[in-house]
Amino acid sequence: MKFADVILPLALPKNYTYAVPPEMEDAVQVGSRVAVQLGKQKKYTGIVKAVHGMAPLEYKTKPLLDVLDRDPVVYPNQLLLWQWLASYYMCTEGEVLNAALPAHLKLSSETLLLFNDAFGDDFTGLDDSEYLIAEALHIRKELRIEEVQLILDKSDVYSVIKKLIEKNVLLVYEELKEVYKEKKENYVQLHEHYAAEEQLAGLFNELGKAPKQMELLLAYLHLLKTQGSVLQSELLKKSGASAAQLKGLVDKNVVWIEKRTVDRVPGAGKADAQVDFVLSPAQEKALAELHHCFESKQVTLLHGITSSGKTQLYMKLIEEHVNSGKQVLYLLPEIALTAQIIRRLQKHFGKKIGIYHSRFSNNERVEIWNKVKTGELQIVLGARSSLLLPFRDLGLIILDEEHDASFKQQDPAPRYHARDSAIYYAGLFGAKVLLGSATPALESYFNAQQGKYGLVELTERFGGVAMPAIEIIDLKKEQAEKTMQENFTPQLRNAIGVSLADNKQVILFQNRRGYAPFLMCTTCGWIPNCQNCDVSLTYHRNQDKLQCHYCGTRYPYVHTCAACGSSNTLVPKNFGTEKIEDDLIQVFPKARIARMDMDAVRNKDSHNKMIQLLEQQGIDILVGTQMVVKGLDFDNVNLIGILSADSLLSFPDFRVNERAFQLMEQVAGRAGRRDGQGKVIIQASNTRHPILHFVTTHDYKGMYAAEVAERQRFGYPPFYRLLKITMKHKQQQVVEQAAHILSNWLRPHIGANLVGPAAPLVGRVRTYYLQEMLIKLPRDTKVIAQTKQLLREHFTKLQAEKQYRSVLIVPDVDPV
DNA sequence: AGCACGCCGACT
DNA sequence: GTCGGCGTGCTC
Repeated sequence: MKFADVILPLALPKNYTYAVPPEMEDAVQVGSRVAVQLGKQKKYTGIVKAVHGMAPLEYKTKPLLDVLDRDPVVYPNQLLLWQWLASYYMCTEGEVLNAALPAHLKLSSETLLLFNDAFGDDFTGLDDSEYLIAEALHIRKELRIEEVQLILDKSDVYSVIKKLIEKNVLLVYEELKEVYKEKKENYVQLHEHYAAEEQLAGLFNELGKAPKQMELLLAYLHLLKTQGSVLQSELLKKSGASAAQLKGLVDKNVVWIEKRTVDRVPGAGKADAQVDFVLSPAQEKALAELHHCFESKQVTLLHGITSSGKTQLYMKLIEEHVNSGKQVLYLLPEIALTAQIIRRLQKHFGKKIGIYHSRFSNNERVEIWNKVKTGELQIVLGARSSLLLPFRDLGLIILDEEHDASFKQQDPAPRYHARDSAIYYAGLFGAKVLLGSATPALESYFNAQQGKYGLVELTERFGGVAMPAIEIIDLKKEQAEKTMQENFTPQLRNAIGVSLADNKQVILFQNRRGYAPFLMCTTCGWIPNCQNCDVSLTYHRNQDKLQCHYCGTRYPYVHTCAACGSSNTLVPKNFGTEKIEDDLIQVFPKARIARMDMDAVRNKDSHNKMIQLLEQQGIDILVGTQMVVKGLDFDNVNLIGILSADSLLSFPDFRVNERAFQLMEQVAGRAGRRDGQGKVIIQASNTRHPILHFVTTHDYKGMYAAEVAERQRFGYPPFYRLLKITMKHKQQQVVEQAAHILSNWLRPHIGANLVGPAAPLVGRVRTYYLQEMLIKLPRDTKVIAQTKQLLREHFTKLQAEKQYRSVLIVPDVDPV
């Protein structure tokens, strides 16, 4: 008898073992998708992690219900990656599976309630709830649990269902169905009979009495000649005929409709790629250095200032690896995956390249998954999650903008960092990893300095464009002299005026969306807060609503102070992008102004449209949040304004300085990329902040040296690894106690490297009170693994105590 | 994550 | 007295 260890898509601490029925022994393989039953009725899709002959002793096994595919859906390397992710990032393999497998490959059963026709229609003897359901079922014949919950307006419906089963009113049925659907298109085909000239001529005669059908036929022949095949929808559109008229032709046996399966995602198969641009001497030199580094190092950091042409180097490397038959993964932060970069790569690699990010449909994801698995897609351009695709023969992973914090997944688990995970994953293939950035993460640059990574620097902008000139404006001084107009200093106003007069474009940056981050009562100082979270509400003037940026709840605007009762004393404080947009309209009434933030570009399409509009110079001034920083090249932008550097430099986080530098340097990089020198104006209250000095001189290394010294002094990364534990509970007292107890258990083992517990800055989110503690881990793999084991044990121990069982414990390894 | 079971308050 | 709320525990 064989047994299969199965990973289920749930947060279960371990894998479950199922018996393999003899008839499935041949089909079941490591990596196979299998259908199994869990508990009394639920069915899930799991992945086989191992097949063996050891019968479990402590429990009775259930059999596999089905092996779902002929070939495994994941490769052994995949399973190794999952295991590593689960262990390193302290989550379960099930959670990793959940994140990795496209939804449409992850079928789980849905409970369907069916009406028992044998019961008849005598509903006396049923109570109100039972009657409601019985009646609905009598009409609809089947209901889902969700619909029952809706009808009864409560979530606990199982008791009602149970009684209805007992009374023989309904039957339950667990449905497990494949959700992935192939895309079919209808093609119109002429019957072979009419292939010969004379038959066709005869047909024309016959159709003389049916002019619409004749038109259709002519349109068909035209499309056939010009395109080779005729799509039904296209034919109807072109001929202006109706489906009924086409059916007439089908009925006369003139044409027939062929349903063809089509690819949503085209793939090219293996063929050589050709990249046909010429590198500058500096780029050539860098490319040679990259090759040299890769001879001895698995990972190389490419530190190239903005506009130095890193993408062209990437393309050369991609070309090399593709031509040697390997696959390449090109990772970018989600919002940098714009049409601009996609077009640029597709121009050179065409259909060899697959795109993968969160906005793809579930069906498309399945197709990309399969094409990566077969190797038909040799290049994948994607966001973080494309690391979890089933590569067959990976040769290179490129991580562009490697410093970007969005490479780290926040919620839900697995809370993995794409950079560090990529390095592990590439190692399994013997593949290379190239990290690219104009402003590398301190950790990465440190690793390069230490010789752990190779380092290649590009210090020259492509085409000899000068770096933008940076000017720091003293906000305090201007405010004192009352020269400000709204949030603009005269220097910024003048510069915008000059750019506009020159027909140049301007980008203004403010890292806060909405109109005002909070409102305040001028009489008593009261600030409206969210009911579910301990944060002030942001005022959004476009909707005239107050919004919580933590849980998303919206509230109507308040006119009366809840503390002192005064009317109309609430005024907006501080400023966000909406306010800047408003002010710009006042100050530059003739300019075309647009705003780009999460509110303005809710969907992918509006984001792309705005970028296009900017490219086509349909926008003079763009106001935006971080979103404007990433992956955009606009030749005509020659002025960047940072409205308040202080808000970037005053976060209570040990990475503030690094972040602020990266952000400002990246924003600055958007200026003047082709002709002439661009200009950056930074408004700041504290003009003497050292980071502003480094930004002004574009001095990454200076910033690095200063920061690294600080990090060493205070025991932060890259000298120590961090592990953050967040605990959550609806009752403040309960979390506080639980956190206290846990920390007391841990302190004897961890000592001074355990910081906290304490409530975070925002102490309550979505009605849950929070407590955090931070563990500093020395850079010693063994100690790190031991500490994680220690934590796991103590988490279990804490959850064994009744009163703390409902406390949620969220470990976050290498938090950002 | 479901879903069953079991233990207490508010209704017929 | 029962219904039905939710806390608790288990699923190979």
